[in-house]
Order: sequence, then C-alpha cells, then structure tokens
Amino acid sequence: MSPERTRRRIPDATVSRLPVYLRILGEQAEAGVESISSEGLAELAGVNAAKVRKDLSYLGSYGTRGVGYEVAYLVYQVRRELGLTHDWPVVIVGAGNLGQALAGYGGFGERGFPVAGIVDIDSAKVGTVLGGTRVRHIDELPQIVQTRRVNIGVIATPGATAQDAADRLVKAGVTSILNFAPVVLSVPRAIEVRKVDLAVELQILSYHEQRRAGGAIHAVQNGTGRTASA
Amino acid sequence: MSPERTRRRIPDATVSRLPVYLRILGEQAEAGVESISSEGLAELAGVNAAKVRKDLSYLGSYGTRGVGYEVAYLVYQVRRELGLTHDWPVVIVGAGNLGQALAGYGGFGERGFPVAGIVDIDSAKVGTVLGGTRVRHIDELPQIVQTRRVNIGVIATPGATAQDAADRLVKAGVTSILNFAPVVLSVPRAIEVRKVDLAVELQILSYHEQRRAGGAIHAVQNGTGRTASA
DNA sequence: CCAGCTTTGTGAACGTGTGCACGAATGCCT
DNA sequence: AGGCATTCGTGCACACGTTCACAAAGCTGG
Repeated sequence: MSPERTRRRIPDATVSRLPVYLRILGEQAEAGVESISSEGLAELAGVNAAKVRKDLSYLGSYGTRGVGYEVAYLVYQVRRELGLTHDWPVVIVGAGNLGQALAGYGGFGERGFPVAGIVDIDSAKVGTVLGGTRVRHIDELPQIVQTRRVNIGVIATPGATAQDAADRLVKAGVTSILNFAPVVLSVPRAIEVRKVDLAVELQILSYHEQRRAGGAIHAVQNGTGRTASA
Repeated sequence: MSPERTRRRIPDATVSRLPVYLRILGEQAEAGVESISSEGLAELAGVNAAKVRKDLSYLGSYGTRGVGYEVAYLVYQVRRELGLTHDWPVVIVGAGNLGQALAGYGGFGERGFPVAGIVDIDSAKVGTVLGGTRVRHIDELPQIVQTRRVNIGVIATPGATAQDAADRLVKAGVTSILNFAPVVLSVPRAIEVRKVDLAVELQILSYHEQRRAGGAIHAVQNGTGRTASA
C-alpha cells in the first residue's frame, strides 16, 4: 500500500463557509484585486477575521505574513478543496413550480453544476422544455444518471412523493441529494443529504419576530449600526 | 413596572428543529395519533430521542412521564413558541424565475405566511399576475408594508440588486429578511436575516463527492443501513 | 542589515450543542 | 395498595465551533 496522504478533515462549519469565500474571491479577482487580507475577506463575508484565517489554514498555509493572500491562488486552492475543478452534472426530479425555476435559473450551469436532465412522474409534463432541457419520464432516471455520470440529485417534488424520488435516485446510483421537499428523507447512510426548507426558514424568522413583539427585554436600539449578515 | 416574565431564551439549534417537529406533529394529528413519545418523534424527525426531550423541555414540561406527549397540546405549544398563532404576511421582492415560483407555491399561505405583495423594479413585469397576486412596482413597497403590516421580506432578485432590495425593505419597515440572492447583505443589527443559497448547498455536496472520490479512507460499506437525514 | 510595521497561523480559553445515563413521575396490572 | 414497566426531564461529560491574543514571518525604508 502506498503511503496514502491522510486527507485532512475540514470541519463542517468551515466547509459551509468556503463557498462564500470563493464567491467573494471570484468577485475580487474580477475587479482586478490581486491580494486580500483576512480582515478584508472577513469584512466582505460578514464574519470574524480570525475565523477566516482558521478556515483557510485548514487548506494549508497559503497566505503571506505581513501581506495577505494572493486572490488567484486562493481561488484555485478553495476550488480544489471543494472539488470544483470539474463539473458536477445534476439531475432534477420534479418539473413543477420549483423544478421549472431551478431549470430556468441559469446560474446553475455557470457555477459548475449543469443540468443533465429533468424528470417527472407525470406523463403530461414529459416533453416540455425547461431552460433548454427536455423533461423526461422518471423511469429514464437510471439511464440519465449512468450515461451522464450524475452524482448529485435534486428533489423538487411535493412532499408526498419526495421519499419515492429519493429511493429512485439512490437506486439509480446518485450519492448526494439536495432536497427541497419538506420531508425527512430516509436513505442509506452513505448518501449525503442536504435540505432546503422554505417553511422552516420562515418559521425561524417568525420566532424572532414574535420574540421581538412579546419580549419583555428592553430592546437596545442599536440605531444605525450595520452588520454584514450571511 | 410589572414583574415582567423573563422570557426563556431558546437555543438557536433548538429553534431550527422546532419547525420540523411541528410539521411531523401536524401530520400525526392528521393521521389520528393522539400521543407520541420522544422516541417516536425522534425517529420521524431523524434525530436523537434525548435531543427531542431537551428541545421540548425548553418550552416547558409538557410531557407525561411513562406516557409521552399529547400531540394536539404539543402542536399548540410549539406553534405558540414559534409565534405561529397568527399569520405573518410576507412581501416578495423580485418577480423573476424564483419570485414566480415562490408566489406560485401555494404552501406559502397555507403555512401562515400569505403573500401580501410582489414587487419588481422592472416596469414591464408590473401588472402581471403570479399565483393570484398582481406584481406591483417596487416604489409601492412602503405602502404595501405599512397597510398590510408586513414584517417579513423575501429577496428573490439577482445578486446585483439584492442589497438595494434589502435597503428598501428595511426603509419600508420590514424587520426580518429571507434572502435567496447569493450575496452577503449589509443591514442594521436589529434586522434578522436568513440566507438560502443554492450554490452553497451544491458546493458543499461537491466537497463530499470529491472527498469520496479522492479519499484514501477505506470507505466502510454500511450496506443497507438506513438513516433518517434532515 | 536592522528596526519597525503588518498580517498570518495557531495555542488556549471560552461558549454552544450533543448524547448518555439516571432519578423522578406516571400509569397499569394484580 | 404495591410493584413494575415506561417515559420524561436533566445533570454531566464530551465534542465541536468561535474568539482572543500573541509569536513567527515577511516587507519596507533608511
């Protein structure tokens, strides 16, 4: 056995911030900025400078003391760590309201996640074209996943059919799922699932609003103080 | 001054799980289930039973030892804590792809967040009807927010105009924002912001896929073991 | 070549979240 | 009425995440 390089594990919290840094670094590069300090990046990302440094230190020591980080090089390193050196085709299950919006949203492909296919269980929807991709029947899922080497599936179905969609995706060979349906999916342990739930987000905001209204706390008026909030 | 009831603060992690419990409890009530144990709820929510008990204990002691929780009563308590005893009208900024999908998605109003209005800066879009709501010009934002008592704003614009949308929302009197644009917003400290970023989620999945592929770790085949993943 | 300034990288302290383990309370059965 | 099985509520230990603070490392100007 070769002395396999023990891949350093990056904390979840850091992984979820790297995409934000990456977007900002890209914008800076676009704007001609060649070097950036942890404080500058922190400001733009709405976080603490020490956090930025610690996050980046997990990738290796790519900064220069007294100077900062070279933007282009850092972009390269973050992209590499996130596995964005090549495209990851995705397949969308569900051609309803959300599926249509996702397919129509161009930023998908631009960011390295081209839509390899959209499928729906409703034959009436099959054949229509969304964002340049023809909707196909869900039975064709295995074929799409295999021929296009798809690893990531997006569930954009109603809650009632989400589990079925997940089962089909897993069976077809997908190993990561982005779930927009308001359902807790049951999948094999090896499958990575991330959930985006609109209702949950709104209810969290509701909690804070309610707290604000009923709170006996003398809300300290912070006036015009501004914070960057991710 | 009255001896104001010091409102117990609920941990963020718990607040973000309460909506999930609430949905499940609602489904159970619908199905005729009258009582549920922490273990039962944990199973359905894809979490640990101790966590469920601790989470619920922040609301008060609403369970019965040896029995479990009365579903209907618990639903009431969770709703109360989340401030869902009344509706929270929302205003959507941006009538593009996403704005349309959000407006068309009926589950919005059903869950207590009726769409009080949709606005766009593009005069060409003004007047069109989305999901039963007529698109109005963004200049009417203050009026909508005031007459409809809107506290929550949803940003569904492209990234480039998101900060402007946020500024307008805040100026109009909104105190909570749900941001779908891939931008870090700068707002007064008192404003609660939550972000939903598609690209970030996909890139996190990409990280794990890349890790899976390049990882020198001998991936333990967990076979058919299934986990509920939120 | 050295002094002084800047900014990184990281050890250590602190805070938040998780999960176990067990006492306490309740219902049921005899 | 008493014993037993069940399930909640929570103290405690541990893991994870955040922030501070400072030494190390590099650049610049004289």
